[in-house]
Amino acid sequence: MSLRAVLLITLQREPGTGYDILQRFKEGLAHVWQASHQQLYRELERMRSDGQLTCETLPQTERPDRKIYRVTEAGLQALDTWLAEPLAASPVRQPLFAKFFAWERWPEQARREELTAFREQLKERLTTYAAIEREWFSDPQALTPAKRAPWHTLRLGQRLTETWVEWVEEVMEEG
Amino acid sequence: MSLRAVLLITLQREPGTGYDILQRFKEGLAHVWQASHQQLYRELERMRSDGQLTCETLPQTERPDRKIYRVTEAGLQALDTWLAEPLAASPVRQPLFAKFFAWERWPEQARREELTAFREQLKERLTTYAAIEREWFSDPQALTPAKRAPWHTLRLGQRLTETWVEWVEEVMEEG
DNA sequence: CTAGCTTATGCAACAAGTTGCATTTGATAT
DNA sequence: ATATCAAATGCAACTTGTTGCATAAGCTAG
Repeated sequence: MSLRAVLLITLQREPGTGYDILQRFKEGLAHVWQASHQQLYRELERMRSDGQLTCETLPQTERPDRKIYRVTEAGLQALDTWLAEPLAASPVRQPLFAKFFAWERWPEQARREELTAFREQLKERLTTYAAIEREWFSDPQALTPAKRAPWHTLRLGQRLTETWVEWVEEVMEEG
Repeated sequence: MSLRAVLLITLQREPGTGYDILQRFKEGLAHVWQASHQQLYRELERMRSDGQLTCETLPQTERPDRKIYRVTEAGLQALDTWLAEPLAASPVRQPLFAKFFAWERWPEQARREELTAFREQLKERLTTYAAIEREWFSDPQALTPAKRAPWHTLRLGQRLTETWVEWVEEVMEEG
């Protein structure tokens, strides 16, 4: 249901096509949720057939038609229901943990390479976060209530990533 | 593939039945990986038909038969291959982030309840971690190489959870 | 001029994970 | 006496996410 919820929120703010949403995902939503275009198109169609969205087709002569989705009353209600009910704890499933679990069969060189690459990914993520922070939250004093929540999630993302980096570096130092 | 890898590692250490593995999951493996019994039984059978495991049926008169799985050479090789190839970055998909993203439609009371419950879950997890630490890693000086890796994962789990707790408490203070 | 990117949508097959139900026997609790 | 739990396995249907492919037009770079 979480993907649906994310779609309901984005479309409730501003109606749009699957492609539009993909762009929003790429721009900044990506640190909140990630999904492929196939997932989006399929889910949007299902939501329409469930009555949570309406769809208006804008014919374009030179390009494929644009299908603009809008949230219905039923959609809003579904969103509010989801917001009201508590989330289930998400299961632990971290592939890197699995490799650590197999430590004694994990060749040292492969381990070094894996950790180095992983560290690079984390650093890149921190760079992305920093860019988002500069663009959207340059002045923390002047945060509107609407911006406070995304700011919180950004800060959490940053701190978790920093924790990961520290840990990876410690493990690498130890060999 | 990660579930397979986890199963290959556990069974390579000691052959056993699906039920056995479930127990190991409950005992301590759970902070590395979680899976339901249906997943296990199905995956074990597939791995057997793929030649990664052999299966010996121990008839029991008073209980359902026990099917003991053992890792084959092909299984070990699959494990080593998996260990050697780099992991793909895992996608961001945190349902709580989605709720934050919908901040303006998230009623304050529901938010408070959610965060309080979430905080409780985190604290419980810390308690579990502490228990594991006492039982398995009471003397960090005397860590054998074999125990060093699970100790690392445990420490990471602790630190990430602590980061989460700090963040949740900050958000709650703010209202 | 051709190769590849962007816009915009989609199908089909598969892999992974969840939910609900079913079986059989012994032990334990009320 | 009846109910429920634990041991041990499994099927079927479903949801969610991934991978690979297809279409069709315009635009840009070498």
